[in-house]
Amino acid sequence: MSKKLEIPKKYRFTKQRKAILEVLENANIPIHAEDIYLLLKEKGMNISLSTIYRNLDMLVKEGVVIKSYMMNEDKSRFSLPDKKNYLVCEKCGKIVIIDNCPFDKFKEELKEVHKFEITGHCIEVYGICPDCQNSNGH
Amino acid sequence: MSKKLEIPKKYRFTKQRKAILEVLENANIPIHAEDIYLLLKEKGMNISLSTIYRNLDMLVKEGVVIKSYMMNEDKSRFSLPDKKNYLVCEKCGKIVIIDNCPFDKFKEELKEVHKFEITGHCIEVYGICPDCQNSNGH
DNA sequence: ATTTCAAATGCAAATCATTTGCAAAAAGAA
DNA sequence: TTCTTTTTGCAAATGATTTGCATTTGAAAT
Repeated sequence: MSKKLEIPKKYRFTKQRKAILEVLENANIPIHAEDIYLLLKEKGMNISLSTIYRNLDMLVKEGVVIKSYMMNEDKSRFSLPDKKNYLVCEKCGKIVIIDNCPFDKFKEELKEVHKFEITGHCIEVYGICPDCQNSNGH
Repeated sequence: MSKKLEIPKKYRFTKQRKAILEVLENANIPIHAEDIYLLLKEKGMNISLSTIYRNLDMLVKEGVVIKSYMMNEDKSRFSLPDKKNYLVCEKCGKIVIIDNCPFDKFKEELKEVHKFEITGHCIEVYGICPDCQNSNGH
């Protein structure tokens, strides 16, 4: 039903790759390349930003990882596919993952109307989170 | 029901601003800042890229224009809100606008579940367009 | 219509995320 | 272990976007 969350067999299994995937598995929201870098550095790992970017590119190309952008942000975020749909609070920036995305009916309709063979999607929803709704006016 | 597609009253009405909005009105898909620049230059207008970026930023902040990113692209796109949901062909890059976005029921559900006050959304769907489905294997 | 002044522009230089070249290191097959 | 190829780290390059600043331009007030 869903893609394997593994390094595709045609690539070598390096400790950097493994570490990057682990970080993504533990993240509960889409994160920046640099977040991964800092986290791994903190853990004492020797890894370079370019390695992270190169691996993320590869993983995105292979469909293992999803790349997304947030409004008003100039850098990309990466996540495993189950975290690709999210709500963003416009005030505090909080991100909440939308799971059980009820997008599939919509997908059928799109297929009908546009004759596209749908392969993937990304939904980003903006709003004000409960906390920010209360703390009015700051 | 929807936002006005105008330069907000608190800003001055300059010919550059007007021209940028016109380009966006005529575009039928989300376009790059540089597309706007080239189009206006072609028309003989004297305008600079930074003016375009500055105005787009302002228009995005004011909700008049939508900024979006496409997978596998390193630059942002801009469109009027009615063109913010689209289908992208993974083979040829063709973009098809999804209008009458049936997202509203979904929105209600999100409101219920996450208590967010929803203010906007952006949907990007990937697939293979009819043409590319036929022309197999290139 | 002219004056006035803050807002907007153009240009060039600066930023900063991301990419790339290349020599050295490491995976995995033989 | 040896060999071949991929992957890495580092430093430099790239390219979209931003910014500083002197100049121009709206539009409000005269």
